[in-house]
Amino acid sequence: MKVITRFAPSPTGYLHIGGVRTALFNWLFAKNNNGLFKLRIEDTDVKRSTQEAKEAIIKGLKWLQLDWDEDEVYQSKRIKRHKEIGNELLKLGHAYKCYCSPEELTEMREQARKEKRAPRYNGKWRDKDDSEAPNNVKPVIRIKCPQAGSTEINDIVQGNISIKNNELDDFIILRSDGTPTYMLSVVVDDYDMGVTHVIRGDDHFTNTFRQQHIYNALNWPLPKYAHIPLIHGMDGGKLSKRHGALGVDSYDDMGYLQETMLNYLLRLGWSHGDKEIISREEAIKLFNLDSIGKSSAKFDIERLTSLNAYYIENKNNEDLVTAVKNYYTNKKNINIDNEDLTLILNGMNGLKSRARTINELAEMCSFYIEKAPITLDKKSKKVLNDDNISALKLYYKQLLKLEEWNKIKIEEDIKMYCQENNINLGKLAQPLRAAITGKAVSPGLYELMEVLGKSETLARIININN
RNA sequence: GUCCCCUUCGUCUAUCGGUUAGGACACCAGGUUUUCAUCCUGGAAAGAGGAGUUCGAUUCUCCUAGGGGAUACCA
Repeated sequence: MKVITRFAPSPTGYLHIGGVRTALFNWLFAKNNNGLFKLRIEDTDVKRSTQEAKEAIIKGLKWLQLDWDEDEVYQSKRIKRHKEIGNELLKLGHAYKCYCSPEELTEMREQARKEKRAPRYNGKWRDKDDSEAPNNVKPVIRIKCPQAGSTEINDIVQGNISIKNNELDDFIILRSDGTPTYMLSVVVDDYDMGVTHVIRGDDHFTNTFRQQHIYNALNWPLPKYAHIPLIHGMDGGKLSKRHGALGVDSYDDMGYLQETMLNYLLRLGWSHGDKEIISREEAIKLFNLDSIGKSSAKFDIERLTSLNAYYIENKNNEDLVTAVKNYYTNKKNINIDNEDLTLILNGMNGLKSRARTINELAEMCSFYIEKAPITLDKKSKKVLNDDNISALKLYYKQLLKLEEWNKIKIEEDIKMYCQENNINLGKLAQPLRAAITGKAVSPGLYELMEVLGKSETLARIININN
C-alpha cells in the first residue's frame, strides 16, 4: 500500500519551528517510502483563522522546499461531508443528541474535580429518549465511547500505550449549530485523503484515543500513528518568542539557509549514529520513524547558527553572491551592479568562512560595494591616527610602482618594504586594512587588495577620510 | 485535581546488561593567521534521586522528584 502522510496545520498564527519539523518528518517519511505527502489547512475555526497565517504556512513550506502532492485541502470546504458522517453515526446509533446547557457541563466538571475524578461528561443523555428533550434547546451530537475496558494505541514513537475507557467521555462530534468539531473532521479527512501514517506532535496523543472510537464506529481502518515530542525553549518550557517561537520565515529573514534549517530540525529528536551533517537527499534515504526519540528537545539557536556557518562555507560562491545581492535589493533597497558583484564573487572565499548568516555575509561585503573615499567605522578611525596615515602615504609611493597586481606580489612588496624600513608588519598592515576596508577586521589583506584592484586600492589610501 | 509521556556533559545526541559512557555545538587552553574567522591539537564537562532484578545496570522493574502534554460546543 502506498504511504500517504499529511501535514495539517491550523492557520491561526505563524508557522513555527515545531510545526515545520512535523511537516519535515511527514515529508521525509513519504519520500523515503516513495509515497505521497499532502497538505491540509485546518481552517474550520473561522474566528481564529487568518489569510496571513495560511500564506505564512505555504511560504514556510516553500522556503524549505517541502513540496506537497496534489492541491492543498481546505478543511472548511469539507464541512458538508463531515456533517454527513456525523449524522450517519447518529443514525447508526453510535452517537446521540445531548441537550445539556453549558452551565450543566461546567457543573459536571466541577463535581468530578471535587471527587478527584477526570473531569468529563457524565453521559446524561446517552440513554435518554428524544421525547424527553427540552423544546427550545438545540442539541449537540456526542459519540458513544465504550464505558468499560481500555483503549490501546500502538504508536511507532511512543510504543503501546493504553488508558482506561472511563477516562474518556462521550465527546462532541457535531456542535449545536450543526458544525463538526475537530475530532470528527480530522478522522473524516484523514480517511478520505487515504492517510496511512499520521505523524504529528504529541500534544495530539490523547486525542488519538478519542479518534480511534470514531474509526471503530465507522468500521474504518486505523492509520498508523507516530506522535513526535514537542520542541521546547532553552528554559525547558514552552517555546516562547525569545526561544524560537518565531515564524520560520523570520529565520530566512535573519539569514539562515534553508538547508541549515532542514538539517537542524531533522537532528532535533532524530539521529543516525554520530552523523551530524545530513543533506536533503541523504535525509530522504536515511529517515525512519523508529529513530525518533521520545523526549522533547530544546531549540538552541547557537547550534543552528554554527550549522549555518558550516553550510555557508560549503555553499558555492555563485549562490552566495546571489544571496548577497538579494539581501541588498530586498532589505536595503540597493541594487549592486555587475562590476561589484564580480568583486564580491572574487572575494567570496575570504568572506564566507567569516560569516555565520547570510546577513552577516552581506554586511561584510560592504567594502567591495563602496568606492573611494569610503566610510570608516569607529575602530578603523582609531587605527588611522596621524602617524599611521603618514606612514601609509609613504608606502603609497612604493605601492604605486608595483606592476604585477596579485596577492603574492603584494605580500612580497609589503614585507620587503617593512623589512627595508625596519617597520613591524602589523604596524603597516593594520592601518592599510583600516584604510582599504574601513573596518578593523576583514578577510586577508593581500587577497582583498587583489580583488579590489590597484587603482581602487590606491584611491582609498590616498583619499583617507578621517 | 485526574490521565499519559519524558529525564545521559550547558545543548542536540550515541549506547539496544559488561564501554576509560562516544560524537557534535558551545566553552577553555595552545598552534596556524598582519586582524578577525576558518583550520589543527588538547582540555573541562553527563547517566535526576532511591529501592529492587542480576555475577554485573545508563540500559529491565517499582517508587519519589522535576519537566512536558492532555483534560473545550479550539484545532
